[in-house]
This record gives sequence, structure tokens and C-alpha cells, in this order.
Amino acid sequence: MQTKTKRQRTEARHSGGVALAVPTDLHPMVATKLWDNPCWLSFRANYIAHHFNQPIYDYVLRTREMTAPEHVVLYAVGLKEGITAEDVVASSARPKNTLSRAVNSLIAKKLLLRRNDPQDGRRRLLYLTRAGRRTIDETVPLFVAQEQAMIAVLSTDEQRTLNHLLTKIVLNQNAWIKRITQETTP
Amino acid sequence: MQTKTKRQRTEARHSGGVALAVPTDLHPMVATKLWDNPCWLSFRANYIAHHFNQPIYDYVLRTREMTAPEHVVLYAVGLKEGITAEDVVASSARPKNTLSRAVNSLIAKKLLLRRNDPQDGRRRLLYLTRAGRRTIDETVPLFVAQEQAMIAVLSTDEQRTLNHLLTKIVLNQNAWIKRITQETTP
DNA sequence: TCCGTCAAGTTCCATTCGGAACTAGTTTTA
DNA sequence: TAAAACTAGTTCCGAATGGAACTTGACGGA
Repeated sequence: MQTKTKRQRTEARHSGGVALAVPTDLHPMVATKLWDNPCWLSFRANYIAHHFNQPIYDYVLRTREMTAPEHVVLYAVGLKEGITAEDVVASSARPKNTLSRAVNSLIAKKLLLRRNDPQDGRRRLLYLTRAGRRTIDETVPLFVAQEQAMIAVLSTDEQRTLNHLLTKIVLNQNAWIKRITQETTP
Repeated sequence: MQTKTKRQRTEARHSGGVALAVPTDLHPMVATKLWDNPCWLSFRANYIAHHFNQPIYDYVLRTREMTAPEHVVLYAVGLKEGITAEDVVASSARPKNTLSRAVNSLIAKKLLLRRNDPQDGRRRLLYLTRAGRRTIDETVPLFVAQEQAMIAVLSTDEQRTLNHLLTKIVLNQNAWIKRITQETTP
């Protein structure tokens, strides 16, 4: 790792006709992955996701003793109560047994509670306890602040544009989900 | 999971004044995380990264018997020979002991080779073997195709814009790296 | 109304992971 | 120029992970 403390100088770099301010202490391998990489989107998505997630996972582990999967579940229920574990599976990056354990652990910690779905005996609906709601209320502003710091280089218009373009990709999921795997289907 | 086979209908949705084609089979929790989530960027980045990574990790495991960290290392050396394990650490999401193991495993499989750096006795420079180069040449086009499928909904102009905005965020790293952790420093 | 199929969630257990401590080599500094 | 501080990489080992099998419940069709 490089030290990031000294005031960084920048140099111009032109990309697609648009000048970019490149910090002179940018790690050379990051530069390679940015500009000499045929998978430009996946590097950027992974890099941004990681540098958002990692401080948050560290934080919730250190201050709330929650693992990353627990955080994922609690955050999801915080967005919408009455969802099921399966809803978290479908909208996150973790397998269902990992999330099953996280749900049970959060219930043991009295941050979540679980009710049977009268409509469907397989489903367990998840709700926040009072303590769970408090955890959400206390931590989500920090996550938002982290994200705001990340996008602070962009103008409001640029943020709107970025949001819109990424949303289009997510909504196009049916065109590309598990695409690479198809070649092995007999 | 929902079935994705039937031809999807779409409905209009307006977001920031721009109409979006929303597939009717979009999972409700994905919709919640898209539009009822204060961390809009991190969800999109994580979702796109995961749906790019997962099929690739599955593929390289199934057809090349490489773990995810091994793939990360091999891909990085494929981008630039003569890098060190530390360069991979600095530009990826994995800890150095995991990548150390991956390097050693790839060397055992004769996909990588390692030379001492005459300038610095601590460094080990990594290069592709002939077989390693062949693996890169055979697999990278599939990764590129996966990414192209993901961004096919965007016009060339939109792709350029997206690239530019994400690049700005990555280059702004010094403003936000590990930001959330600062509050606990005594 | 029974059977086959599918979906939600849990359990099992071998494997992998990753924090922390350690080794070895380099740079700083006083 | 010796010691302190730092960097690249490895090892150790308890804990988390995730694939696969399993349980329970829903449901469509003949």
C-alpha cells in the first residue's frame, strides 16, 4: 500500500477526449486495470463495490459485532420489512445457507424476528425488533455518508446520469445472467 | 429464483424524468434495492460486479480448475507481466495471504513463474508460462463477451459516459478510502 | 387425490478464508 | 552504521464459507 497522506498532485490524462485529473500516487496496477484492461466495467464495478463494502464490514464487525452476511440481511430488512430470506438471496451476492445462518444469528441477537407466512407455510417473514430498527437508524447514515464521499467528485447531473446508466444495466439482467455458462449445456 | 425463459414484457418507469423499460419479472427486492435504497450506487456496483464475477468464477473452476483468487492473479499477470503479488493485492479485493496461496498454486500448476527482483530482494516478479498465456488467450474473450452482453443495452456514447464517470470515482479514491473507519481513531 | 416437481429453508462437513504473527529484506535516521 | 521502521511475502490456525443433500410445504396435472 502507498501512503495517502501527502497532498496529492495531479496530472492531466485524456480519455475519450475528456481530461481526467489523475493523482500522481495512483497505484500503477490500478492504472493498468483502468486503462489497459479489456473488461473496463467489471474492474470499476468490483473496485468501487469493494472500497464501499470493506470499511462498512470492518465497522459493523468492530462496533456491532455483526458479520458481513448479518449486515447484508439486516440492511435488507431495514429497507423493507416482511421480506423472506429468499428475497435477500435473490438480491444479494451470498448463498442461501450463509444467509440462513445470518438470519438465525440476528434473531438470536434480538435484532430480527420471524413470523410464519399464513399464505405459504414454507416462508418465514422477517421484521426488525426495536433494537434492530435502532441499529439501522444509527448505522445507515454512516453508509450513506461513505457513498456520498465516493460520489462527491461528480456533479448532481453526473450522479443522475450514472444512476440511470447503471440502472439500465441491472434491468437488462435477463440478457446476460449466467451467459458464460451456457456453452457447457449439452 | 424466478424463471427467466419466457419473453419478458416491460412497463415504463420514470426516474429523474427519464423513462426506463422495467421487465415485469424483475424481482421485487431488486426493485426495492434499486429505488428505495439510500445507497443507490453501492447496490448497483455490487450487483453488477457479482453478476459479472459469478459466472466467470464458475466457469474457470469448472473448466480450468482454478479458484477465484487464482483467476484474479492470473488475469492480473495477463494484463501486465512482471508485477508482484503486492500489485495484485493493491488492485483487488483479496487479502495478501489468500493471494500468496493463489500465486503458489498457479506456479505449481505451471501457469505462472516467479523470478527474484534483482533490484529488491523482497520482491518476486510474476510471469506467464506458455500454458498460462494460452489460458489467458482462451478465456479472456469469454470474459469480454460477458461484459459486452452486460453493457449491450447502452449506446456507444452511453458506454463512454459510464466509463468516464466510474473512472472519476476510482481516481477520487484518496477522498474516501476507509473513510468510515476514521471515527474510531482515538 | 395422488404423484411428481418445485420452492424455502436448514444441516452437514470438507474446504477455504483471513487476521495475526512471523521471516526476511530495505530504507530511514540520528 | 546500528537500530528502528517499514515492506513483500509466508505460515498458522480458529472460524466462516458454500456445495450438496435433506426436510417440509406448495402446486399442477391427469
